[in-house]
Amino acid sequence: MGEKLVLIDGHSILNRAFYGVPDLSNGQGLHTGAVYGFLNILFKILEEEKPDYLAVAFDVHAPTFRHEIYSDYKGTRKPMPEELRQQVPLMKEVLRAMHVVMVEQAGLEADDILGTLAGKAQDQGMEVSLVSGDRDLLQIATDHIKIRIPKTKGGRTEIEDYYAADVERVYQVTPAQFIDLKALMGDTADNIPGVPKVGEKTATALMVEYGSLEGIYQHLEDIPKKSIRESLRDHRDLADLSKVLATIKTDCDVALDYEEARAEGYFTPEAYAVFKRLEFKNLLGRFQRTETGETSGKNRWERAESLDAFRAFSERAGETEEVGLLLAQEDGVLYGAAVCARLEGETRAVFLETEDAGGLTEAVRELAGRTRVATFGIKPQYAWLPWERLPQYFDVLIAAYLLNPLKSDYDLEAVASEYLGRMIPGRAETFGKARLPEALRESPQSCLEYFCGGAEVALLAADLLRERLADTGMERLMTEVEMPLSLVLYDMEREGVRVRREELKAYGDALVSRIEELEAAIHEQAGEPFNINSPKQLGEILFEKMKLPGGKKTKTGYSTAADVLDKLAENNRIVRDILEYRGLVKLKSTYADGLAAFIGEDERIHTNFHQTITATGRISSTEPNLQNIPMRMELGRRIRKVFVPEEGFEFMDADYSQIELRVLAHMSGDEQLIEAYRTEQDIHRITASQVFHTPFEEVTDLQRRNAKAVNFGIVYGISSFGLSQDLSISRREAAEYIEQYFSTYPKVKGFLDRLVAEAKEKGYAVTLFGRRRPVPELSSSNFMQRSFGERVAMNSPIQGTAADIIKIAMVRVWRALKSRGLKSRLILQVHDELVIETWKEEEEQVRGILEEHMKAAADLAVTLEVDLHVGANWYEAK
DNA sequence: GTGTTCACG
DNA sequence: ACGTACGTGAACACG
Repeated sequence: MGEKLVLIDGHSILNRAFYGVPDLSNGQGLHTGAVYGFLNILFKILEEEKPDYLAVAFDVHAPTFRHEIYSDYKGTRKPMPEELRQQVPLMKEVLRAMHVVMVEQAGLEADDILGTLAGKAQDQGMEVSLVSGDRDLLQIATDHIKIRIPKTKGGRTEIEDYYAADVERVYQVTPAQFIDLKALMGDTADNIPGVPKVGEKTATALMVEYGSLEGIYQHLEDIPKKSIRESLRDHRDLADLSKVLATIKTDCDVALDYEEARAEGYFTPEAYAVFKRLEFKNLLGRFQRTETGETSGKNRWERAESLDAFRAFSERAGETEEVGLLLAQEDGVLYGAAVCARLEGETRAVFLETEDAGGLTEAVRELAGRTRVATFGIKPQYAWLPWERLPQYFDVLIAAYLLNPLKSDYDLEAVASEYLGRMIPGRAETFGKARLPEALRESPQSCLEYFCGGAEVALLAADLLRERLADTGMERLMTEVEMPLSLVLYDMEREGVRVRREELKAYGDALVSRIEELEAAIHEQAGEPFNINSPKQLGEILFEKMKLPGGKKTKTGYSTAADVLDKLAENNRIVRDILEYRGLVKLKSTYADGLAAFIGEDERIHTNFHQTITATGRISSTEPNLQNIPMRMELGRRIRKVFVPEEGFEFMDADYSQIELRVLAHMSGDEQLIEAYRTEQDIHRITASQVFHTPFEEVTDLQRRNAKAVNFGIVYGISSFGLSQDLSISRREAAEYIEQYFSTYPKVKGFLDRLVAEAKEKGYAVTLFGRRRPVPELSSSNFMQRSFGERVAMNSPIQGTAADIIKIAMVRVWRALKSRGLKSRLILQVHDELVIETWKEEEEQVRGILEEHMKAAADLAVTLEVDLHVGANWYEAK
């Protein structure tokens, strides 16, 4: 076989990389993600192909819209994002430093350069691999020119390879015919107009039938479909022009200096310096390995060949101050563990993969018993960790979340990048969609690097994060609230909640007949069958066919949301039916069927509680979400009857009474509001009485409802628009209510103003316990964005403080249950509510624990009141 | 994947 | 003039 040449379509691959990898940036805020992604693809290709020569082609002007001079057609490609634009010169700098040959020539498209170089190389007997994200290149595939298209699927880079035969197999046309195909169907991104009405399907059929554009026009009259035939006839000029545009040139005046293009010697000192500046720290390892052939970098990560070897390392590690630990676990099964420690002036890590989970658990427990442990995502790892060592644990995931809850879903690589400036292969990159056992089998080396790297990142980031937490006043929040809470949540998930499968099934079945009845009635009234679940179709039926007043609301069409339909319900039976139908379908699909899918063999549902998701500090729940089980409507509420305690137990449900308003009373220091809570009467009625200057006993239902809405509005970050929307009143009236509210509780107004002002000044909102939420919207020049920022600045401290309080209560309640050795267990949290599956004989003790710890979780100017109920199911306990 | 709708606090 | 109440997650339709 001849020599091998790799050609790379520079802009195309950089573009792919930009959209394929997370937006990384170095310490100076320089965006580097696309460059990093490009290099990863490059190295992957080099390792796979081991070519003799390499060159990268660029268009001269970046970004060049291909065929821009014809852009009066339909070319509507989005402009290049600034973050990507900045990386083009950076990319070239990196390649120059690596002594990679770049080919660019004024007046030539990168495609044409690539086509020409590939053709010439083939003529000289070489094998060519052409790497591009652009399928246009497929037209130059031959038996010796392979087109390689990298795809990032699930974070993993996979490369599709096309020789000429592959093009035929996939597209049913030869590479040469591919040009005609493209000319027919056009390509918006490339400003190739194509023939109107001809899309991929039609174009392929035509090409298969007639073989070429020429052939199609020779047999124009044979084409059966009239519209296609006429469009082809009318747009011959477009077709011909498109063909010219779609054709990649292979005869340009450009040549490659093969001596310069030799695929070797990339790891130059200059490149080292650039990589360092860009903080591509894990790529630096390649330099040492490749250039010096020495053991370094990753060789500090080793596979432990036996449990004994792992033990031996752990023993030494256990003598240091802190270790990084990352358990390789999935779905409650332990497959291995990585330990990282500072030894002899460097960080070293070992990874053990084993089937002896018991032995490994013992070794891990031993290690955890001896020193502090930093890890990432500790919650699922508690299954193998000694709980009593909790104070020695530090979860960098939780710390990173506290430091910036907006980037909620942190992963290991994001933490590595942000806090250590280190690029590591991510979870998705390492495992793809594979389950852990498969990944361990199929790419053992990547797994070793992932887990050792993870343990190392945890260890190294922990110090930095601790420091940041101390600087930001969140140390206690971390050690006294969030870390203990992670164990509580683990335990709650493990316990789960019992659900009666048959009853749930019966509930769902009972809905079906009514749903079918309504469906038939709705179709009957509409005069035609349609998909009631499709807002699009429903909107057309209601507002076009039936001409109901409503008008547009959403960006995609008519709004059919409940508040819109409510207004029409009175006069239209179909609307009433639709609303009822919607409600029932929701109950059936989300709750009846949805929950059933999560009932385990133990008859229980084990939800996932997430601690690092919300912007305000609340917990969230998924798979399934047990924090939004119906409550407000009776029919839905009945679902709660299927949530039951185990035999001998009962449910005890404790919820805070208006915790957010009490937090507001405390934080604002408003005497009127505080006094209102001292009387322990209906707060909305008191508010109505004071705001509307009406004796308490004479407050009307309407007044109370309005006052309640205002109270909610205050907590949400009041706006006259929002309130008017909620109460269906004019904005003017809403503004009056607000004004009256503020004159009744003057300090509340001052407090909210202060929250906004402080958030503007500091850039973040803060709770009573020091939890922060950045509010970047406050500095927006956009009115909408800024207003949103102001509401967030008002709401976050209130919602967040309430979240802090219940978290504190959870930790204390859980500890009390455990320390007293009770069988009763905390199983659910719904923002202001805790559910304890209570051993009946422990009822009074549990009641005492809940009342004591929930009320005492925070010392506010008003008391924290708790409503407590006991029942044989969740319905009864609420 | 995005948008709409709706369940909860 | 702008045009939304705060915080979530799941199901479904549709491109």
